[in-house]
Amino acid sequence: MSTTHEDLTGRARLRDAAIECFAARGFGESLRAIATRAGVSAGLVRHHFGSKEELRAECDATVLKRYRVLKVDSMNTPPTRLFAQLPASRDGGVLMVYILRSVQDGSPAGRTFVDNMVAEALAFTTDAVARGLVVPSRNEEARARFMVQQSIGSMLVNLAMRPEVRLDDFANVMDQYMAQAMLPTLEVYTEGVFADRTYLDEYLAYLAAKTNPPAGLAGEAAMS
Amino acid sequence: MSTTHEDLTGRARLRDAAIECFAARGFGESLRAIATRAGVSAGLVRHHFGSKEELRAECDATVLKRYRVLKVDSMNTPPTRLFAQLPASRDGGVLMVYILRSVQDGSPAGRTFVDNMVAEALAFTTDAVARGLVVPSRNEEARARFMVQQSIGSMLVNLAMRPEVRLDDFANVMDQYMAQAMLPTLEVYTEGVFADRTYLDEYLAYLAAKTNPPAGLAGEAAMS
DNA sequence: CCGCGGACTATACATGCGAGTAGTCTGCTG
DNA sequence: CAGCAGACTACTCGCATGTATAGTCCGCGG
Repeated sequence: MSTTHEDLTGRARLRDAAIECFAARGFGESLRAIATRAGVSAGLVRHHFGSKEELRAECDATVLKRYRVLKVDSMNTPPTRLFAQLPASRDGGVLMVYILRSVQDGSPAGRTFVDNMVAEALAFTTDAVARGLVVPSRNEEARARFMVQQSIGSMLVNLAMRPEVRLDDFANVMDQYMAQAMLPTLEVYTEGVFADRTYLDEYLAYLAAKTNPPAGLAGEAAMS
Repeated sequence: MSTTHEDLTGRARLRDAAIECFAARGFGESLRAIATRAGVSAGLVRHHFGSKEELRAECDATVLKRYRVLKVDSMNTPPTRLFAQLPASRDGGVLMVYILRSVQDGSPAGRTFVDNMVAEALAFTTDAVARGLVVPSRNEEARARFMVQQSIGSMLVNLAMRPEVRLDDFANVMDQYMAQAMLPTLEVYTEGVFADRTYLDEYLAYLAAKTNPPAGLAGEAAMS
């Protein structure tokens, strides 16, 4: 939905063109390229936004807003699958890639996106744990953050590996990713990877020894 | 080891300075900054390497070589822990961050690094599966690739989230990451996330239905 | 002592960028 | 019709970067 029309005001056209350019080619894309894509001149950016930075800020805000809308939509309509509802459509794909680029870029906006997702994931998992659907963790917040970092990160790496993301196939790219990531994800998440608990128990013992140093042992003097 | 000395030939000094600059600030770092860090002038880059591209190619090759050395070292000496041997030292940290930046950058070198790690991971896991240490997968290659993408990716996201990586604390950054990622990693890998097999079995059924279309069902016409 | 060659510097391009300025076109309002 | 305001364009400026050129310094073999 939203913006298939071409009869938008110049400001909105410029913003949407910038979102697609940023998603497709990264935030290094020049104002001239963005303006060309929007069918206007480069100087107009300044007229409407003042600077490239402000343009991007508006793009960030718009993407976050639309992401939230898509999120609640996908939460309401089909509660079938756990992941992958987001990038189903083309619009969702653009949003997802834009978010990935923000994270890749290391910008504050990227942090905002990630923090948002972590909060959502934490709420989701704590609820799912309470309902017995998900195994509890010794540190729910750390697990939620880690899993979000893994999810975003694996998509990011996958995206970065492709020689060039065609401007149009955002949805296609995400679909391909899902096709090759879904099976391993589900395997690891339901069956685990290690056949026994040795590594985990050893690490837990290590942690316990570090926080509760047993009397009679010296030498652990990593000051921090 | 390797390069704490300052009495290296100009070419090597320049290369090592470039590796550190690229790792610390990304590949956009200017030749002048690199030259300044190496204590020489910018024109010398051209004299020794011809272009920035060739400088970077040499950095890529050097990093890959040193990474392999560190890898086999850590494989031989302490077979205690499974992960995290790599970025123990400062040198390892620089290498790791350089590799992360290469992946982030989307360069062919990044692909090389990842493919390398995937091959290593695949060899490792198949062996571990044979020895009963790791749960088998329905597609070992896909799982290995996915797990590498997740590992690299989560580090990448974590790195990108930090406001600025100090030039010196490469090892510190990696240590911090390990401290916060180790517990969730081990939990997920040994205990899984989902409490039951529903999602996995549903997806497997979906896959089976897609590859072996049961007669008498139409409507699945997603051509690709 | 000569002088030759390579490491190295200083400086000058050429390019692409964001930012800034001035001016044109268009539509609405009185 | 007058004229004003805002959307929009064409052009210029300053800056940073990679690249290229000319020249300097120094050690080593004759």
